[in-house]
Amino acid sequence: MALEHAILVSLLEKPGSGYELARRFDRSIGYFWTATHQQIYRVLRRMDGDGLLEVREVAQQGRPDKKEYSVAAPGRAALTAWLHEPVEPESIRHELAVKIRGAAFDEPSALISEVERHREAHDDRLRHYLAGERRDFGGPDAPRPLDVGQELQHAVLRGGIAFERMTVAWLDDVLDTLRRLRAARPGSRD
Amino acid sequence: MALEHAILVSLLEKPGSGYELARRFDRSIGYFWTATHQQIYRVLRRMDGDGLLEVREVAQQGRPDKKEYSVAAPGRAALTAWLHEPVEPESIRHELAVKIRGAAFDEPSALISEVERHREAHDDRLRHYLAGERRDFGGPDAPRPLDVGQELQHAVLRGGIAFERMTVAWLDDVLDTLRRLRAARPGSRD
DNA sequence: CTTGTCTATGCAACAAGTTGCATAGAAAGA
DNA sequence: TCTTTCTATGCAACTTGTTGCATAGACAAG
Repeated sequence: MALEHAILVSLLEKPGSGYELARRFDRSIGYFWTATHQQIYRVLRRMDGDGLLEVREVAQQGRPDKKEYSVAAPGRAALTAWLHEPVEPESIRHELAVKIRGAAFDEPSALISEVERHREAHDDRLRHYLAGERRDFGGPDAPRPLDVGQELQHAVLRGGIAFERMTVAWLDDVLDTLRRLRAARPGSRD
Repeated sequence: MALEHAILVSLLEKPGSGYELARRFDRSIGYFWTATHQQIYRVLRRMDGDGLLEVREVAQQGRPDKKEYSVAAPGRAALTAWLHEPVEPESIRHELAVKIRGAAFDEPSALISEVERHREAHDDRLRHYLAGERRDFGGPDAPRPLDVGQELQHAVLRGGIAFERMTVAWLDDVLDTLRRLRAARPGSRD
């Protein structure tokens, strides 16, 4: 279960509550793994029950109390064990691609605005990642920070940037194709 | 549920049995959606119960009988409806990226062979896609086949090719980073 | 003073996906 | 002949992930 390991990594980087983790999963960790708060709370409780975590009740002023989790020794051991065993290369799951192929059985040009919307969403994410790169790492070829954690975080972020760039370019390609099809067979329903 | 729609698209492209669908999900449809045979059989039965499909028992020589599914009118309507409603832009889920970030809390160079393995797997897929492109579409800039379905299938395949190319390049980048870290802090455990 | 947003945690029900196992005839190879 | 592989379908149990709802105090805007 990779959510468990993503939580261990995130808590090793910095201890925090379920709520804080949920927000990290909307940002940096979310570059490569997503989770809702319900899922996170459930898994945190299980991991705590398994002795992988330590909890500390933290009283706050002007806010509800929170449970701050950190990684216990068995949690760190579990992460190390997982790091040393192979995982399967993952396949993509892209709903939009299903739609694009399905457009052959409908009006292909009906998909143009949908693809445009996705293109903009990926472009937004790309710009967000690039802003984060400038902020946290001083740009793509900054002088090396010489901190292992930062180096690896930057390498993962470069992956997110490459993914979004590639996706935007591909969706532009798809839009070209859809527009060409629309021009060639106007009003046709195939 | 996108598996349902992926099945509708695949059956519209060509009717087939659950077994045949499962094999297509290991190939062309599998470029962007994966499913096991158990999942496919279960969903096929539900879709049949919902009246989206038509079944035909086909006797075969030298092989077990099969149930050949094709799309009924309500199935086609369901696909059209789905094509016209928006879907959310998807996020990636990349277990290897979790590992890379986790490597900061272990020996980073222990990950090198794992990343190399993934790099080769993605490179294999890339070559497989490129071979399919040559076979089915005559290469990246073949004369336009002028068939809507083929155009769209090619556009999706180009997306798969772009994804694998990007991934291989990124993993090379990650390998550079890991090797640099190994050279800089030999035998260190962070 | 009410509505909305933010922090913070959680239950219950459901949907989707995975894993292990079972059956069964035909063909192919050792 | 025995084992393996391929075609073909399916059940049962389990894990993972999603959706809807609930609570509750603090704060800000109208």
